[in-house]
Amino acid sequence: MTQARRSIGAKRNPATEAAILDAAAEILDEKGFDGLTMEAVARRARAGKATLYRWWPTRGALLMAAYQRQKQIGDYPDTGSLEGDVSALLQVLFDHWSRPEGRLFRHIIAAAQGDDDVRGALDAYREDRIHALGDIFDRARARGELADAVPASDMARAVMGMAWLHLLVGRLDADAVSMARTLVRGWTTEN
Amino acid sequence: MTQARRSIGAKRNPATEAAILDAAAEILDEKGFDGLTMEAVARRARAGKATLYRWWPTRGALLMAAYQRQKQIGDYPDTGSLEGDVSALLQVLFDHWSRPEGRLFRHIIAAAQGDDDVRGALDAYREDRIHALGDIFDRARARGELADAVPASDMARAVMGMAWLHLLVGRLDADAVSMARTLVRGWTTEN
Amino acid sequence: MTQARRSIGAKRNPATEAAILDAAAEILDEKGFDGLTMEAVARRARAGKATLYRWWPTRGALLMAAYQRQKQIGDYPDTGSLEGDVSALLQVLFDHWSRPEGRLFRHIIAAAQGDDDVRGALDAYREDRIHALGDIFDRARARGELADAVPASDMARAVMGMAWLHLLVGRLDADAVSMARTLVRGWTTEN
Amino acid sequence: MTQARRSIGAKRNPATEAAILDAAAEILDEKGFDGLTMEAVARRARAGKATLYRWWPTRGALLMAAYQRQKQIGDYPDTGSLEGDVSALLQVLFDHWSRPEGRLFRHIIAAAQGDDDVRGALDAYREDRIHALGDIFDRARARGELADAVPASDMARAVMGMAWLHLLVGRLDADAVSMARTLVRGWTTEN
DNA sequence: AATTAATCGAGACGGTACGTCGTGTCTTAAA
DNA sequence: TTTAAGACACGACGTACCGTCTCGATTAATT
Repeated sequence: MTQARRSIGAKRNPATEAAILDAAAEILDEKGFDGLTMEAVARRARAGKATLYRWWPTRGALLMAAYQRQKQIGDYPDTGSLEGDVSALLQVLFDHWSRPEGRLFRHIIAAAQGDDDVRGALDAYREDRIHALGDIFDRARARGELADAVPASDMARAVMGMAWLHLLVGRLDADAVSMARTLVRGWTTEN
Repeated sequence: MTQARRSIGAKRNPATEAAILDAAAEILDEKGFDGLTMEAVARRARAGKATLYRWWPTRGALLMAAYQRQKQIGDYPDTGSLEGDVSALLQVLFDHWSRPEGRLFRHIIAAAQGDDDVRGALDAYREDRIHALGDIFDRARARGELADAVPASDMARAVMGMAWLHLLVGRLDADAVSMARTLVRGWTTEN
Repeated sequence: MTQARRSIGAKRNPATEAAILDAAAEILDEKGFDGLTMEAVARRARAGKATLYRWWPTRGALLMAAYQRQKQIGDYPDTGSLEGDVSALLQVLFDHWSRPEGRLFRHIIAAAQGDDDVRGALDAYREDRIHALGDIFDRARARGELADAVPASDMARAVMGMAWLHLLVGRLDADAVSMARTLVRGWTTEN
Repeated sequence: MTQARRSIGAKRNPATEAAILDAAAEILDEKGFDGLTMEAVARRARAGKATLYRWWPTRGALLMAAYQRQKQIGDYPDTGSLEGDVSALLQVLFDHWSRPEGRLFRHIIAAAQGDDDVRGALDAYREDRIHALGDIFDRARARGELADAVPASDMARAVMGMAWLHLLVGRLDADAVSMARTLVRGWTTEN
């Protein structure tokens, strides 16, 4: 890593991009978000600061790029019931956020509070996740499990709020099964 | 404000403390959390930097002190039903977080992700709020409204997660009534 | 100016050279010597940086090229006496150095102190000027005005030193007539 | 040199000033004026850049400070005749400018062409030197050597111009005796 | 009353990071 | 082969804060 790398001229150099994102990921892993300075990333990647700023104008943009590059949340499994699906979803998230790649997601939420770039990226990402959640509710509705009167957007936000809260307060070891039951109780036709 | 203020000797000077916290609050209001530097606070309060560091060793500590000093969330009203109480609570929070004094709470959550001092202070604060939430559920139980099987801590976290999510994604204008109904549906004996 | 200009193939493009030297002259006029960066010249001339470096490897070389292109000091007039000639010469120089084209000559002297390319070019240019001065002394000698014992090179350097000093200290408004009289007094047979 | 140095608080630290000027002098000696970057001086002196900028806002100011600290031109000797005095003065200057401490004076003249701080400092310094020159002419007048009609300021500038020219074109090995004779010829009552 | 000790405003200091700019080299794709 | 364009590593720029320190003053509590 970080071997001699020459410019390839008038085109963006993919090797440089890779070296920078690698360096960013390493630093995030070692020192956390506060250690992720443009200076440090440039130093470790043997890249010029101008190159960083050319492609990632803010620290937040770099953070998002590093996150997007390595994240892969497993798909949410179909367990056959809404309660089971929500429970599994929460557990998948908690597991992901406990791993090194996922650990920095809470820093993304934090950075979004002060950086519009990150906020935008996070909004887009959240929209995507809400769609994935929508699938779960669609499946429940197809099964005839779901009470008609409950707005899907409210349900989605209840689940997501529960998940984020536990991430942000550092309680990823909480009981997802119990949480799921409490949330879902009122949403199904039979309870 | 910030007139000449000398030491009052071997005791902590309350006028200095007030001037510093005032300055911090003003800066937070004007420039936001990113503008809250020790340097700027000292400058505006006409205080020595050493004085700041003596009493508030980190930016987070200062942030919390400034927040605690001015926050007062109105008590959560008793509306006579759980759904009404939860709805009112969410609305009170959304209103508070929309005002200048409350607006910086999301920055506290963000700062807590990287600053253990803030995290500790936020944990304590959250514990306090959970107690206030407990009152709502106690009232519901006293009314005979509440289904026995639902753990109070899960309910509290569902409500709080919903609230925080909307704060952090900037959706404080969302419909608290609808949210409350969706959450509470499964927790009452009749629905 | 600076319209689209593509390569004309395997030959040096004179339009490019002109555009570059024009751009350099404009920048010198607007921002002075410190503003004359290779970057800025390339930008304004819509030329590639490599093209600049190919033909003018240093900033000094570019400076000299721009200067040589536009300078034209009026010839030194023949007034009929050595004192008059020297006086006229000084005045011609002071006038030239006061105009935009001449104003940057002092920057050339400055640049020569740290750039061997400029030093060489300046040496050559100075040699040329000394020859022009020689003409004045030749005319004086032909008139029988000149005392034999005075070395022409010393006289030339006295005059040139006087001129440069006033350029470098920003006193181009000084009295050339008085200066000339003081210098020439000892060089003529009658005084 | 450049050992650990602590702040001495609210007062300027003389050890820091010394370390910085030492570093500047060393760098000037090793790399010349172009190597004298604020960055490099701070690095070598183990000083913060802010400290440099606090006391010497420009590179030119630092250059002047380093020069003033080490310069000492021997006084101009009294040889008993104007020609001898001028000749000796030129030789003293040429010798001084040939030594390491003096070698950078030409860079000061160069820097003055683009930096108003240096220009101001150089003007003051020149004023001082012109006074020293005035002494030579006063002595000559006291001896009755001097022709009345010649303005002292013109003579001073003729001598100084001659000296500067030789400095700037790198001819410090030229014959000061011959120069002096050519200059002085017309200024004395007998020639 | 004299001394001690804590506190204060001020700001110098060595550092680190910021975001920008210019350097000189290089590659591409067009002419 | 030359050109415009511009990516690239590098390093200096000048600024802002960091957290620590010293200074000199001020005053309360202790002797």
